[in-house]
Amino acid sequence: MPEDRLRELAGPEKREKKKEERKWPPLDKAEPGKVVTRVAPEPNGYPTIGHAKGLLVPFIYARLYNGKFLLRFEDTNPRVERLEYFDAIREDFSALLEAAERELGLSPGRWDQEVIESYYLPKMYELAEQLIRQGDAYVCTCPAEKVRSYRKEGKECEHRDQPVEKNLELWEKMLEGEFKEGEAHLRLKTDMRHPNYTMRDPGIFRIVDAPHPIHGDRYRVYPTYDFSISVMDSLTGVTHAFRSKEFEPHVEVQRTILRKLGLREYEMIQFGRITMEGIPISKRYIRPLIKAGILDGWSDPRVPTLKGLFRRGITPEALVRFFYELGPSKVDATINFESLAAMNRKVLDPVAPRYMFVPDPVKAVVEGLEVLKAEVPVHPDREDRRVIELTEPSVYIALKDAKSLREGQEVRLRGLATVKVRHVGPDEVSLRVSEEQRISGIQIIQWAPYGNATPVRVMNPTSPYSYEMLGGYGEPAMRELRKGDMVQLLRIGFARVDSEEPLTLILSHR
RNA sequence: GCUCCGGUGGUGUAGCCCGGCCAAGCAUAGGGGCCUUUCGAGCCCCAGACCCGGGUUCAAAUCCCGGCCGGAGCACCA
Repeated sequence: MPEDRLRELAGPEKREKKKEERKWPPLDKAEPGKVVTRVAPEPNGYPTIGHAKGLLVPFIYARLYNGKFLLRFEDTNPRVERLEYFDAIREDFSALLEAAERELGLSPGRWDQEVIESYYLPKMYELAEQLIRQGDAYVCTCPAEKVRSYRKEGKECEHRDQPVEKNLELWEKMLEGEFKEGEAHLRLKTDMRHPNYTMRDPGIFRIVDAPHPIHGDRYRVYPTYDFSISVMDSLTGVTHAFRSKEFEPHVEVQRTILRKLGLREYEMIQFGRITMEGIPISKRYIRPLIKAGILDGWSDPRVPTLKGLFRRGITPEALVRFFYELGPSKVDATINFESLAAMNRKVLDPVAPRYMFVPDPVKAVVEGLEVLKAEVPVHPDREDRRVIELTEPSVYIALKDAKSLREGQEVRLRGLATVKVRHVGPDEVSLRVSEEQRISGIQIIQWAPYGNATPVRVMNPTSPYSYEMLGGYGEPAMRELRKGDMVQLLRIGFARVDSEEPLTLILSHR
């Protein structure tokens, strides 16, 4: 981390800052070395591109300020949480943070500490009891609809003025399992006529009758979001808590909880949400598509989960650059895939080896070939070359190219020869090596050696609901490709190897 | 209905808090050119925008008022 940037960010004269830095404005009340931020995902599904912002914004600030960054699992609704999601989050977040270290020099590229909220449950029960004893919380046994309508009308229910002893007794019963789910909850006593709805005696603990992925049925009373987030942030030393802006109305509730408990307060900062152009991003939309078998699980390359994007060949580096340039802005951002693809191209272009892949292959016989061998550069910026052996003087070319050829036209078979078109038949093309080999400005097309080519399939995701599968041949060296390799298929686009047997690539973008 | 955010080139956005350095930045898509025995890539260039109406001011994308349009939130989920 360059020292001068840190100084600029921390400095008070923000107007002197350069445009580049403006996207990451200094944090209020932030002292270098003392900032603690966190990301707090609920392990209720696979992280999506939306989570990337929630991860990167606090991470970038933590590193810019030489502070600490925490990963906290908000596992307080066991009904929807699963162990596999904890792991998916760890995996995908790691990939992103490691990339942030490589791309932006924000080091170390990992979280400094992991916190699992459910381990704090006993502590949270203590705090709940404290609130009850102070007369700031009461157990309400009204049915949900009644609570809703009273809240709307600004009416107080009969439980609100129960004596402390009664509340303590009911609270014990909640903990001991004498109430069923939905029969009782603990509410904060604030003001039932408060203009901010979320402030009208919000529920802070409720019963969830489902096994917890870590603790099984050890607990059945869980805190709600407002209680857990404020208490946890305070307890774990967070100085600047980021969340997406739909939580703005909750700031007041959370501050109230902290004040009543006498816990340390901290900065709460909201940022805009991420959506993706034309692609359903929310789990609500994706889940049915998976169930219906339209999508191949949460890592389907058409799904904007991090796993899906990675599988499609969108690199963590590109995502990091993208979000770094997007900044911590409060406005909702719509990502268009083209921009992300452009970012990815910048990452891949300098490193991805080039290969020739021929979709819809057509045989082309080449007359006059003297050497049954071609040499092609692995990458235009590199010296190393790859030799392609031909078993006979014939190659495959793409049907689309074959159709565009006219008799007498000259084209270049990349790395092999410049040829003149003699005849284009329905299933065979006849070519002849030209007299003049160096002709500038002619079309260069890719090919694969007939009889020695590698069968390759390329999946091209076209929408969240569909894809096209291109079948064809690649040059022999493609046999050596391994799952996860990124390549550029000449004149087609960048692609990632998805499986080796059969060799299948997923097209990332052109 | 209530509350809170927004409306900037074709698209996605920066700038707005703290008015002048903004005849508005970036990216993407578009047009043109260059390179070429890699490429549908890259490089260079071009064109293109402050929702509307009032007000304040020497000066408004930026502040104020009104309108129109769009989004989000209003759980015993997070």
